[in-house]
Amino acid sequence: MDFQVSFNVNNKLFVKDPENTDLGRQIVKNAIDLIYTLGFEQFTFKKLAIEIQTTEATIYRYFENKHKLLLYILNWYWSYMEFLVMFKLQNLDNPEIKLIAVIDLLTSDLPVNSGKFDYNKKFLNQIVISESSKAYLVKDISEINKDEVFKPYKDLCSKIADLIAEYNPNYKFPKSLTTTLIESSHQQQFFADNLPKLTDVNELNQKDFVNSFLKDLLFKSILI
Amino acid sequence: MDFQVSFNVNNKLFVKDPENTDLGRQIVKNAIDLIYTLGFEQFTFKKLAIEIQTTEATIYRYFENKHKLLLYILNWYWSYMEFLVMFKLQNLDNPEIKLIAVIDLLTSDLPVNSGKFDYNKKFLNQIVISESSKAYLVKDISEINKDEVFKPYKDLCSKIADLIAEYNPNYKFPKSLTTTLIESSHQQQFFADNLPKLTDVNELNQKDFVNSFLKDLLFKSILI
DNA sequence: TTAAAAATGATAGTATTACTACCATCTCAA
DNA sequence: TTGAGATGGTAGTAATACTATCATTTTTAA
Repeated sequence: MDFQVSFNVNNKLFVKDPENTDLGRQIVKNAIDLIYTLGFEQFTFKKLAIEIQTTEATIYRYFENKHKLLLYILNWYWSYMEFLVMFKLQNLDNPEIKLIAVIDLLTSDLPVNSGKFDYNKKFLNQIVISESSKAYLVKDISEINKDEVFKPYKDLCSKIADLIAEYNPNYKFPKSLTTTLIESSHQQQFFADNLPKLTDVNELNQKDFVNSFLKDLLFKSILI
Repeated sequence: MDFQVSFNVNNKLFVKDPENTDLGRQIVKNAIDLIYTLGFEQFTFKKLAIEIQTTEATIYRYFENKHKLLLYILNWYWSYMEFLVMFKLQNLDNPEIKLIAVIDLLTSDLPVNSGKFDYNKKFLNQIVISESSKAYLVKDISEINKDEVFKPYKDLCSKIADLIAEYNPNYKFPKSLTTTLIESSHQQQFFADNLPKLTDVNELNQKDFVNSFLKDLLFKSILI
C-alpha cells in the first residue's frame, strides 16, 4: 500500500504555503521537533531559524507568528486524523465496531508513513497532547475563529458525534461527549506521564489504560 | 452566617506572603482582574504594576514570575473549592446526593463572600476555565511538581474520587473520571461560550447544560 | 537568452518582556 | 533612636516578537 495523502490546510494560517517549497517543509518539520523539545512557550522563530540555518525574516515570510504555526501543525494533524478515521471505517457497518475503531485511533500513535510528510509522528502526538489546548485557550479566540482555523477539529468532532447518534439516536450529548473523549484522551495521557496520581494507571501501559477508560466512558454513556 | 476562611497556600509559590500586607492583597486582587481582562499571555507584571501604581520591582518581591502567580491564584481557588465541598457535604450521607452536590459546585459560580478575600469570583471562575490548564501544560512540570504546587488540586480530586468509590466500589476509574469531570466542566463552559458548535448547548443556559451533561456522564459511568 | 519577478540571505532596528541591581526613603518596633 | 524591613525609583540587560531595507540568487516567462 503506497499512496499520497494531501490536505489543503486553511490558507489563512500561512503567509506563503510551506508545502510548496523545500524550505517551507523544513520549517514545519523542524518546528515540530523544536516545539516538542522546548515546549511551545520556549519555542521561538529565532531558535527555529538557527536550527535550519536561515533567518527569522525568512520564517516570517511563511508564518505570521508562532501561534499560527502551531495552528497550522494542529490543523494538519486533525485533517490527517479525519482521513484516518474515514479510512479505518470504510467497509465497517456495525456502529459499535466503528466507535471502537475511533477510540483506538485516538489512543494510538499516528502511523509513520504518509508520503512526503515525514513529520515525526511521535513528536506530533506529544504536541497534540501537551500544546493543542493552547491553540484555542486564547483571548482573541472569536477573532481567529472567524478564519475557520478550527474547521478540521470541528469536522472530526462532528463525524464522531454522528457515529454516536447512529449508535444511540436518543443520547442527548453526542457533541459534548465527543469533545470530552478527545480532550480527555490527551489529558489522561498527559497525567499518566506527569501526574500519575491523578489517574488510575496501573501495570497496564498508558495507551491501553486510556483506551479502556475511554471505551468504558463512551459505551456506558450511550448505552441504549 | 459570617466567618473567615483561610488556607495556607504553598509557600513555594511566593517570595513574600501576599496575604500579610495590603499591597500583597492588592497585587493578587488586581492580578485576577487583569488576567481575566487581558488573558494570561498578554498579562505582564509591568501592566499590573501600572494598574496598582507601584513598580515591577515591588511585584517581583512577592512573586518570582507570572506563572507562579497564576499557580498561587489557582491554588487559592482549589483550596477554597475543597473547603466548599467539605462544607456542602457535611450532614449528607447518601453518596448519590453528595455527588450531585459536587457537580453542582463544579458548575456554579463561587459564592461571593469569603471574608477579607474580596477577589472577583466571576473573574476567578473564568480564569480557572480559560487559564488553569496552562499551569500544568508546561515543559518543566516535573520540576514544579516537586514543590507540591498541585497538592490542592490533587486533594480535591482524591476527595471526589473517594465519593465515587463509596458509591460504586467496583468502578475501575474513579480518579480518571474525576479529572475528566473537572476538566470537562471547564472545557464545555469554554466551548459553550466560544465554540458552541462543539457542544450540545441549547435553549438551556450554559451552566444548566454543563451540569446535566456531567451528571449524565458521571452516573451512567458509575451505575452499579 | 535575457529580463523581470520572486525567493532568500544578511543586517539592522524597534518596542516590549522578563527580569536583576542598586540606592534612597519611609515606617514601625525594640 | 536606631536600625531592620518594606517600598519606590531608576537603570540596565538579554531575549522576544516583530518590521524594514537592500543585496543576491533562483525561477519563470517572453
